[in-house]
Amino acid sequence: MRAIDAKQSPDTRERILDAAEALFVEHGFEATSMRLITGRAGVNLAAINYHFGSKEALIQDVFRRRLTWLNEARLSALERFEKEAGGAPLKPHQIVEAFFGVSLRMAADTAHGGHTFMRLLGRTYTEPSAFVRQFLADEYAAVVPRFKQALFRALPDVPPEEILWRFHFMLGAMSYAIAGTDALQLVSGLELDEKDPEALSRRLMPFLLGGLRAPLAGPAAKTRNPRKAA
Amino acid sequence: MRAIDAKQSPDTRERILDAAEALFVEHGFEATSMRLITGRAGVNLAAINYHFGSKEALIQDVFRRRLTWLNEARLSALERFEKEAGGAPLKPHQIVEAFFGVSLRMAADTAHGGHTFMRLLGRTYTEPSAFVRQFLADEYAAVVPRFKQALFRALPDVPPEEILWRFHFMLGAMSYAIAGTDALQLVSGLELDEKDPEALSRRLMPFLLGGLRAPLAGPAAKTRNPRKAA
DNA sequence: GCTCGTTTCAAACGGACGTTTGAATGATAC
DNA sequence: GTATCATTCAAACGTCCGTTTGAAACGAGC
Repeated sequence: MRAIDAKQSPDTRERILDAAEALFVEHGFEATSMRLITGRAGVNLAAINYHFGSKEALIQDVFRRRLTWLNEARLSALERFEKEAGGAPLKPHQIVEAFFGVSLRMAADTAHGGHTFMRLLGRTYTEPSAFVRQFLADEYAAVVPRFKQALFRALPDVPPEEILWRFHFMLGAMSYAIAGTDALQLVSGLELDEKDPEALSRRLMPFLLGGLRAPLAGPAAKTRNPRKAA
Repeated sequence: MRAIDAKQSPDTRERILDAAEALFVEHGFEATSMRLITGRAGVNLAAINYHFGSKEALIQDVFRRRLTWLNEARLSALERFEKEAGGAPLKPHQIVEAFFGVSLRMAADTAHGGHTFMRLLGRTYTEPSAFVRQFLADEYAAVVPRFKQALFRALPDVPPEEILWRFHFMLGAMSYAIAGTDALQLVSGLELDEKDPEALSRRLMPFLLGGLRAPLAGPAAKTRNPRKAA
């Protein structure tokens, strides 16, 4: 009856994945109904449960389809730099390039859906749904420690905890820059130039490096007068 | 029958707003049912429609309750610096302090719900729902142009477009740092120290300033080999 | 041409959703 | 005590949700 683990019927499966990916970006997971997905994909409502098993499983497959490739690309970029360095610590800009540069290049690919997926991924970092969070944690388990270690070696004078915070901030700036394009208009009236998908990368990479290498704050916090919220 | 515009019944209204705020952060707008909200608030299901009119109106009131105050605090902080400067351009760190410092101080207020609200606000920047986006745009219309202009004056050597991008990146780093605490654990195993709510501010502000003042990229993009996504 | 496993399809399932209703309750003014 | 208002309450409304079902259509192997 069912063929949940099978690889058959490439057409229907791919059509569903494409439609779901686009609709998840547009409306979020909860607000995207299976009837909306199957309607856009031009397939029968029951096709999702037949091919994927459930809506949750579909969501996971939407991520798996591209995230595995993305993380492998990040790792191989890092390893290429490490081979070039021959045992010496990498430069910070190389590590940032390997992780964020690869991501931004995928986000610049509007032809094959990479752009849509990266918007979805950025949105999802703030998604509270438990099973999505767990899934992302598993997918990142292999790649994050490698980048952490590379950063520790590249910035021996910066406390490791500070590096982790800054990695977190960089991830946020990128995710938001990709996922929150509406907010960009809100703030500035700017719009992403579709003709030049590399523009974001050219703007963002210097910002990330500037933040990563910012001087450390002194031991005394420089906040002024803590104030209560209303 | 209805008293949608009235200010009566402070207790029920506030209980609903508090419960909704917390649950929206935890589950998102769509996944938070009115039965869940009223159950947590200890009020009758019909109370939301009676006091607010609809679920959408409740969502807007959850934001309005704190966002108006936040934006006024941002503006007054900016104006205080401008008065001190007496017509001279502000320092970048003052502008960043006025906008992001005020926000982070609200996010550090765990006692009066400011922390919960700032997490919700951060989440919402990537929320695609149309009416929420429009609402946020209206609320920010008065404050954003003021900060834009202050930044243009503070950084006369940086192209205005570049400044807008970097403001966008800073907003992303902060939103994500506040809203995506789960992702922080994912990346690093770090956890926010509840005992020291100022920690985030002390870490984030130098990062934001480092990114804002980062050297401009040369006219020639330094990307290497554009690659297609699978 | 028949068989068998895979895929598609229309229809229905129980349940949860946001909203509405009309009566009960409570408090205030006369 | 009675009238008047705002508020609370249990119950029900119609709709949409994710999922399941059983039959129809399809396609490859013999």
